[in-house]
Amino acid sequence: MLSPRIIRPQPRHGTASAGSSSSRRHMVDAASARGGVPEWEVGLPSAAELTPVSQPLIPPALAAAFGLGPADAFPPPVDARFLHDSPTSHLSSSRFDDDDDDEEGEGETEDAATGGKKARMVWTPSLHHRFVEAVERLGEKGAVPKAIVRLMNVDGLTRENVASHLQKYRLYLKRSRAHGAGATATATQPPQMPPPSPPYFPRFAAQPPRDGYCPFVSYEKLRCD
DNA sequence: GAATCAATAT
DNA sequence: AATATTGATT
Repeated sequence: MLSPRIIRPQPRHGTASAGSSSSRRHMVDAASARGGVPEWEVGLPSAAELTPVSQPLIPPALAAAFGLGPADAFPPPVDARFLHDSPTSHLSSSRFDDDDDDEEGEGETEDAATGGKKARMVWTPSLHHRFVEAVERLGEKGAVPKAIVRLMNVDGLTRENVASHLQKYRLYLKRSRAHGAGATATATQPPQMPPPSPPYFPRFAAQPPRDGYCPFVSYEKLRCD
């Protein structure tokens, strides 16, 4: 229960806990400086804010219950906390940094004390990348939240987190497909010209990775260079 | 009861 | 817009 934000086992560096609470604007620099970059993360685009997911906690017990083990799993186990990306420029003040609004007043456990607020999940490109790989790996049928969470194997990631993201992701896929990638579906095109070419989405069958291999990054904004 | 999905709320 | 929460369904 204790151990607010960072409980990561034994990172190679000690990316430190980047004071997700009190540190307001220098946390970016700190994290950036450390550069604790997981292998599968190298070569990421230079966009996105560095906003580690500061989930209150997901006890190892729970994780274990879910089967989060060394058994299967993607690359290295990940701590969502520092799934950062390159700060586009400099601090962009994430959210959980300070005077957000704290109206509790009693149930506050250690998290609050340390500054652990409700912390919304932030799908950094890295995380999203993992997500996509998991989804593609599982296939259209198997890509359900529970399985995805399992495969992704990131520390504080919950099934709900994934479910929500997955919903969005599916909408995106559908929309992309509807725009002329589907091949045989140019029928139901209402009015309107569909100029916004969808950023190209790999369908559930894994596309031949091109050079830089950048499946894509975010729904609308971020993208790889 | 748990998990998924769609709808809805923040 | 992005993520969370809820509700109906399986």
